[in-house]
This record gives sequence, C-alpha cells and structure tokens, in this order.
Amino acid sequence: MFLTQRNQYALRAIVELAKRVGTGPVKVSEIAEAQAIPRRFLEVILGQLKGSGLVTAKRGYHGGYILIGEPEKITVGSVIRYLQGEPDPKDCQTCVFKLQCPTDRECAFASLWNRVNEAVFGIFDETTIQDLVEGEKVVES
Amino acid sequence: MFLTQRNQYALRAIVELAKRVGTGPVKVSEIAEAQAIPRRFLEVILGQLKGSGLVTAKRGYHGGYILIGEPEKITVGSVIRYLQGEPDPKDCQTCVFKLQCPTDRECAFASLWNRVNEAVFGIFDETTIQDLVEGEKVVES
DNA sequence: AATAAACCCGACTTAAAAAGTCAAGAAAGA
DNA sequence: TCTTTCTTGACTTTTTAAGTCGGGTTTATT
Repeated sequence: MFLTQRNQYALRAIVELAKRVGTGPVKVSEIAEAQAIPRRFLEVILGQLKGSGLVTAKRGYHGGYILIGEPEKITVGSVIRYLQGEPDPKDCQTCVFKLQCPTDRECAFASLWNRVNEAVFGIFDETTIQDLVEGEKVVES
Repeated sequence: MFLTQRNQYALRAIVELAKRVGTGPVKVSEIAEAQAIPRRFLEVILGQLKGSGLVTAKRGYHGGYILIGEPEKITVGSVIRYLQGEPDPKDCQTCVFKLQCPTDRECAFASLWNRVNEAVFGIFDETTIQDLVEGEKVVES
C-alpha cells in the first residue's frame, strides 16, 4: 500500500546484500532465490539501484552485486526516496500525493497529507537496513 | 499514494456534505461540480458510501444526499477504514500491505509496516471531517 | 584464445487495478 | 402525469505495475 511490489523487492535485495557484506559479490540469481523475486525482474531493479550509489556490480565469472555502504548507516528513508524519484510536477505539490486539487490553494487535505507524510518518513528515516536485517527492532524514542 | 483517487473523491464528497449540513439534500451534480469530480463516477462512490451509514439519500424532485452524523464526530480514519474494506486474505497479514512474504514468519518488514500503519491511522483517527472543513487544523496531539 | 558465467540494456508483453461511462429503472414532488 | 433525481449493475477505457526476452559486454578460468 505504501510501497509498490517493485520497491519492496528493491529493499529486500538490499537487505539480502547487507546480510552478506564482506563475502564478495552476490549473484542476482542467489538474491532472487533467497527473496523469491523473479530473476529477470530483479536484474532490472538492481540496475536501477546501481544509480543510487548504494550498490555496485562486478561483471564476469565471479561477478555479482555488492552493497557499498554500511547497513547501519543506510536508512530505509534514503532508499525509498531514491526509488520514488522526483515527484511528478503534474501532481499537486501541496497535497504531496495525487493529481491536482480541484480547489487549488484552499486544499482541505494539505495539512493532513503533510502530517501523514512526515510521520511516515519519520519512521523510514530512523530505520536502517541493519534494523531490518536484525528482524524486529523496536525503535526507542 | 496513500489513498486512491476514488477514496479521495469519497472524502471530498463527505466534506462537501459536511459544509452544507442543515440545508437539506445536496444533489450529486452539485457535489460533483464543487469538487470537480466526474458526476457518473461520483454516483457510484456515493452509492458505496450509503452502505457505511454515514450518508443517506433522498430521491426525486428535491432529492440529494445528506450527511447523517455530525462532522465533529466523524473521523477520517473511520471513513477510510470503511472505504478500504476487509483486507484481502491473500495478502500477508503480518506485513499489513502487499502479497505474501517470501520469508513467511521471519518477515524483516513486519515491525516497520506495523509502526507505519499505526502512525498513519493515528493521524487519520484524530482528524475529523470538521477539521477538514475548517481547512487547516494543526492537531495538538 | 576459447569458453562459460555473470552482469547490462532496451524494448517488449502481459496483467491488474483504477477510473470512468452508460442505459434503463424506481421513487418523489410538482 | 411529468420531471427530477437517485439506483443498479454491467461495461469500457486508461493507467500503472509487473514481468519477460534477446542479444550484448565484461571477466575469470582453462
């Protein structure tokens, strides 16, 4: 609901890479199997992730993907922001979410959407990939 | 992103009805025009909303829709919960959001999704239709 | 050098969900 | 009785997401 299937796949792939930090390149097919993601589709997704600088790839015989940063320092929020890209200028920016408001400036929902957005990214930003690897982290604060 | 276009229409329609509480039935075409919603589509949506008991309709000459409860007592959360209906049993219930987890019980995302969901509905539940009518309310938690 | 294992890239297809439309019918007031 | 307005369910269109495919390039091994 909050994330597309594709973006969940991306996060899962990063988590999988995080689990194997230090063990050399991880093949797409390994990640695909571990996380039950269609291999071809995952190739597309990892290709996109390379652009984020979070991940790099090595080609050839013992090739595969490698997580660049440290899992404790990568937040879920930063990944999601990258995946979502720039907001579509055709959408209403006040409402953050979808399409133009009929009532341009006086959007009754603006405040609500802002609060929701802040709450959600507040959580995303305080959750790291390492937290996900560890499975169930309850954030203090 | 959090709400479909359709569900936003539904909320807008309720807000429009709330604005006119006490002035008798409001025609679909009036709501449609005020909120820039395709009339035929709005008929479908209002039909659905009748099932919630939030709204009732009067037919014929001076017919239209009427909000049943008081805008201060209707929360956005209750409306959205109604609109979204029962969660699809095919989806992963632990993750609250989409599809089955590949890693059934040990879903790394379960805690994250729960926290996000609670945060979002926390906001939805403390926001009333009246708050939306008033335009910009900053909730004092 | 040849081979095989990987990633790389862009275009393509399919599938699913959401958005929107339509026609004919039933109630209610004028 | 006539007009207005909601009612219903099925239908169509549009958009977005998901997933596939073929042929190419890089790299380690032998």
